[in-house]
Amino acid sequence: MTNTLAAGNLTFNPLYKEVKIRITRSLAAGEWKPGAAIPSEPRLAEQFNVSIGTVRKAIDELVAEKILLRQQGRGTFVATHTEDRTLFYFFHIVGKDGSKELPVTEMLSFRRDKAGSEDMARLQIPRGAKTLRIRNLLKLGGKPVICDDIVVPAAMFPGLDEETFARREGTIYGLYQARYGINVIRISERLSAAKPPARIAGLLGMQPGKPALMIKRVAYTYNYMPVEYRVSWVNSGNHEYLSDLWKSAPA
Amino acid sequence: MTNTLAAGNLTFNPLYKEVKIRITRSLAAGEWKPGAAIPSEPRLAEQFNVSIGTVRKAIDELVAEKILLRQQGRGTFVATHTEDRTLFYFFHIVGKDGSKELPVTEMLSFRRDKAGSEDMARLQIPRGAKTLRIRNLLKLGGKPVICDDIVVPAAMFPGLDEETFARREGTIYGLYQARYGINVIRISERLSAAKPPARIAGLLGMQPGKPALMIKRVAYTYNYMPVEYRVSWVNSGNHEYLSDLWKSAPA
DNA sequence: TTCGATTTGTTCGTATGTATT
DNA sequence: TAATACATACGAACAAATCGA
Repeated sequence: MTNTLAAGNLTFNPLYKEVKIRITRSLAAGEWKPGAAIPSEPRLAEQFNVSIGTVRKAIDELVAEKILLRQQGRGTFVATHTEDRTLFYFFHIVGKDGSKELPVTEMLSFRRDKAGSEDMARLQIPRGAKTLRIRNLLKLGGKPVICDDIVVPAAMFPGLDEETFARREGTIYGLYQARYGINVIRISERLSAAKPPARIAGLLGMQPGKPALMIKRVAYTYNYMPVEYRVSWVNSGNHEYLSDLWKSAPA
Repeated sequence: MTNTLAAGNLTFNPLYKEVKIRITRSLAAGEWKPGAAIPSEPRLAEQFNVSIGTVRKAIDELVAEKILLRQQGRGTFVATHTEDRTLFYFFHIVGKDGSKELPVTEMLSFRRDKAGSEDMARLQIPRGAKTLRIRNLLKLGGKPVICDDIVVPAAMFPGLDEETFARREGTIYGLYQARYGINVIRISERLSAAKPPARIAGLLGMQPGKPALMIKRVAYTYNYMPVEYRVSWVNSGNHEYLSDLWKSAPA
């Protein structure tokens, strides 16, 4: 058969990879909104002029990456940043007793600033580009455990202000997604141990000199584009960071 | 069609799940050795009396879990603990400058002991069961960065002695695999920040009172069976723990 | 070097099962 | 109940990589 999709393409990808790219493009362009169903497999097969099996193979990979979500009998949906997804894929702090819960977030500050050298490098923006900086205190079981310093490029979130941020419903990535169509799909985290600044130790109710976990996170959307840089301090007295690759494996 | 495999089965899995289970059983039983090719897809299809597509779907999942490895034109192979696999899936310490290298291991001690309460819980063995304890010092760029305390149930590694361990070629999991047919396929790690014991701080060349990363790892083989419990101390002055979920995603 | 056999990779098509609305 | 959507399973044909004769 004539390879319609790859026809004008110099890199000869398999058909299903091309289909995957086109689906991803539609997602990145916001054609299909988070939470909504994408067209059915037979419809996509017709649109792309490929067989249904080829469409399924493309969707298979996007489902494995947690970008799409299949439901038999209902359809295939754009993954949303519900609390469940956050708990299982983006929030890694658990109690040393094994307890797993979502934190309650309290915003401590919200201000406009310019990118420093670290922000610049991590967010791939020019030095001095406008940024928003938000400090949050996260409580687990009613007690402060984590302090987050979030940096985002102001240009990606026009009109985002303290009110909007503080009054959001749901998670922070849910806000990015619902209000700006920016879908965080991957994070990369780097952990080390250090003594937190006195101010942060105070917020976390830690004795001076006690070590904390420092986590530097970059959050990405489609096509490896950085969205957010976040430095977290974690009081690891009663909590720890869980890295468990089972979550991403098939049953 | 008559569901041959599920016939005598009370839990009605899809055929390809049954095939997957049977392949996993053969792997766990050591019928197919690490590094060797498993039977070709047409042969497996014939053996299991299913279509080749069903066999492929079962293998697809095992490949996604890095248990099997496909190579077009050659066959499908049982994954081995090469240095590459270790570097990408089991070793998470990288330089803060982004450098990624395998450590050079130096064994400090090897002794026989009995399981404490922590070992008991993590390894799912009775209190007081015989264990082997190995302490290793790991160097990166020639300098000590990590100190590992490894505990394994002695019963799983009959005849393993200091000589064998120290003289091994390749990685530790490579030794488990090559000599005992025990294939580590998953790890779960829990991280916190703490001051290391003075002795370990000394080994890592750290000033007293400086915090380190403490990593508690459980390594598993097929069917969720724990194989090893390991407590690592990491001098996070120049290195950090990298948690990057991209590695496990399809391209 | 060439060729043929083998093995996995891709694509198509069809039929049927199961879940949802 | 009927229509729709995804899930499973089968089969066929050809492409691409590998390997040995």
